[in-house]
Amino acid sequence: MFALVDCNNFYVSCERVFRPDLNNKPVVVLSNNDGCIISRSEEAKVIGLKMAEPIFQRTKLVKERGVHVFSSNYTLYGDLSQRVMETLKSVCTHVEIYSIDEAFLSLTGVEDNLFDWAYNVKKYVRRATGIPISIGIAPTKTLAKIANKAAKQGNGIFIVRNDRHRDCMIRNTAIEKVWGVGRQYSKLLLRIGVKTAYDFSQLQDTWLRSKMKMMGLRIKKELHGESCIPLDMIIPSKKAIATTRAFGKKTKDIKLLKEAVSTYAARCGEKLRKQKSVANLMTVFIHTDPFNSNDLQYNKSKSITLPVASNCSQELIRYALLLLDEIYDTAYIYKKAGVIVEGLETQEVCQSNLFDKFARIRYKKLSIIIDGLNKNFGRDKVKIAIQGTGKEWKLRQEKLSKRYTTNWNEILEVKV
DNA sequence: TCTGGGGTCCTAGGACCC
DNA sequence: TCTGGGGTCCTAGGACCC
Repeated sequence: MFALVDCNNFYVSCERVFRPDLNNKPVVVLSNNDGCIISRSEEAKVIGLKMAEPIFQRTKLVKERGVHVFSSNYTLYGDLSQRVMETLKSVCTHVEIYSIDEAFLSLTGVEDNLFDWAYNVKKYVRRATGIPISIGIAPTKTLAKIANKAAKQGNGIFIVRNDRHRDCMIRNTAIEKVWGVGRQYSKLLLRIGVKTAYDFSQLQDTWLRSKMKMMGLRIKKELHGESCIPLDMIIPSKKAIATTRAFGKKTKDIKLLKEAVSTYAARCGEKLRKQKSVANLMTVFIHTDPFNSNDLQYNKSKSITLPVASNCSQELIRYALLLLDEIYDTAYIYKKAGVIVEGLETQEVCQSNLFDKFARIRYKKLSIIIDGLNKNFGRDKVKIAIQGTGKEWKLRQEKLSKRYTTNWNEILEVKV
């Protein structure tokens, strides 16, 4: 049996750990730049705030109902996520961390008392981390996902014990709620009258193979209770790394674009070094504000294969600026830029180049020192000059909570 | 005024190899 | 007059996930 553990309204729950006064009140967390709603408390759902809704469209409701609004604080969420996962690992040896707020557990060995087990885990995670979770248990991952949704509608635990349970559950599951069936496939399936997970499980293999390929067949099997997606406990290193942001303020200024793009390139370098990878390919893109129909629209990207795979910030910045120069056009006002590195390989096996003039060894040492300083004294304490000191393009984060668990200066204060 | 960010996997088709 | 067969690798695009 698999269990899917999912943190309830995770980002909101993280904020509430340190603001218990917000329990039972409507709370939302916004995306970067304070743009859209990406996490909602139950109270916020009830008053009609929708997922992914731009907050500025709901300012009236937010004010009237006293909704508490937070900018996203990924430092805090990442740390609390780690605590939840560690807690789960302490009660189960087979844990696959699936996302920041979800984990699959393999339950071989706890078959007899599933409900008691789940009840205790739920209670324990809450006590150890402050985060409420829901647990769905079923013979396959796809069914455990659905069971988890069912759990959220009830008391937080749902177990698929037999075929009758499973049948009943998938008959009551809308097709678009099935893991692996997204918007495009839902549209197609609804068109041919497939409304529920059960309808899907009755489709012909030949049809599934032609329209949804292997994915479709796998989902069908999993819905029938035949496990096709094993638990994967190894965290694979990333195959691509991206740093992309919408700017707090739109800009035409090449100087500001250079600051932003070089900062994103440096960030990619940090991420690469952290997982001990080097990148072979780099892409830079810039684009205008797609929501403003008055602006002339422009959307351009360019890639380069690096002469030698690298994770050195200075070198990545150099190529990023080269690419930026090629795609920058003075005629437009830019809203967003990004740097993506791909073709990653481990830094140990990196192929060198006979004609490489870059002082790779020296820069490697320098990177280690810079990373160390920034870790101890705060991000970007030491950076490359071109990254600039301005704030013009930086994120808007007006409702940011403190980094209670990772920064001594922001630790929770208790007045007695 | 204001609309996120970061990933994965699969497949088809073209380039290329012997 | 007549011009094969069997592969691999890479990339772009489209689907999906949180």
